[in-house]
Amino acid sequence: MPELPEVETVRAGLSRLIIGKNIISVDFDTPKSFPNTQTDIDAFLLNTHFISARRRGKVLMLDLSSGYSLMIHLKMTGQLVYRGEESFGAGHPNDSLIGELPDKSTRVTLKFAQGGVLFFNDQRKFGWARLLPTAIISKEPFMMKLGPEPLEDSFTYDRFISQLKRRQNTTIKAALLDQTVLAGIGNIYADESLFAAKIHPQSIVKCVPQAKLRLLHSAIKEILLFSIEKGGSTDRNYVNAEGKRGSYIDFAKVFRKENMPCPVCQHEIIKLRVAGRGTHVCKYCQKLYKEKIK
DNA sequence: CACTTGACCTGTCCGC
DNA sequence: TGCGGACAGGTCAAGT
Repeated sequence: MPELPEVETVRAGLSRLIIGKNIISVDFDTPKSFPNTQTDIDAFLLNTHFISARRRGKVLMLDLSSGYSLMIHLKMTGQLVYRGEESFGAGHPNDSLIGELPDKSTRVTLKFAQGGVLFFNDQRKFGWARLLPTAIISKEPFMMKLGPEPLEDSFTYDRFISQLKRRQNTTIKAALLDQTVLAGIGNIYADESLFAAKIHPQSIVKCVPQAKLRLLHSAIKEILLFSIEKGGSTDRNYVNAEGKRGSYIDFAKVFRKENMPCPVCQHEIIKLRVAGRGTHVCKYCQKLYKEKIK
């Protein structure tokens, strides 16, 4: 599940690997993964090159010299993997999680004049890549609704509180997963942040004490930064632009740790369903706030 | 409007 | 061993 740290890791990798490369061909299997017309592809993608790789929340924006951009959402199982001289292919000692490409999950293939190939793989076909004018990306309905970037300085504690104002009666986990509250948090970092702040995921937003929300605000920043340092989390499918895993999951305290001892108090970590997601919690460390205090 | 649930997909795992 | 069903969880549409 690519969340902010995973998408940021892919962005950084692509920034090193594909900028300046000329696109000579594009192949795709289903319009669901790449809905543009051949006319647009011919006019704005072929014989252009990438000039920058940006990210907003979980969305990647690969800007082209044509004034258009490839906007990409990896959703749950999407991968963007570059193969070429600069990266290690299958069989290299620094082995990739995935094998020869293309494979049956390959949805889009971009070939470069310089010899490399960029693969967009997506087992479950939830993700998409879309060509659109760079200038209107920020006006896309999806982008307009996104909340603040948690790692920007402008994401202060006060901003966090004001974003939560709209979601007072829901669970704190549902609020963190809401991309209009905050952009980029998914299931892994929601569980890990709530554990760090000692808040039970089923706590109702308006009942959580300010001191705990302060802890949560700083935990989100720290955990996302730490995960980026580790190249993100490879839980199932995620790989970076070179096809390699991220190692944050080795440092996770509760995510996928059900039936194991809490690293703080040794009580068993349990798995619940909150906001429709598998949710990992230590009931002894994480306090449940369901009554409004004071 | 706030909030919850189901649909979209496919691969994997678990129990019979 | 094969097979049905539950599960994985980002986002949107449709429901209350």
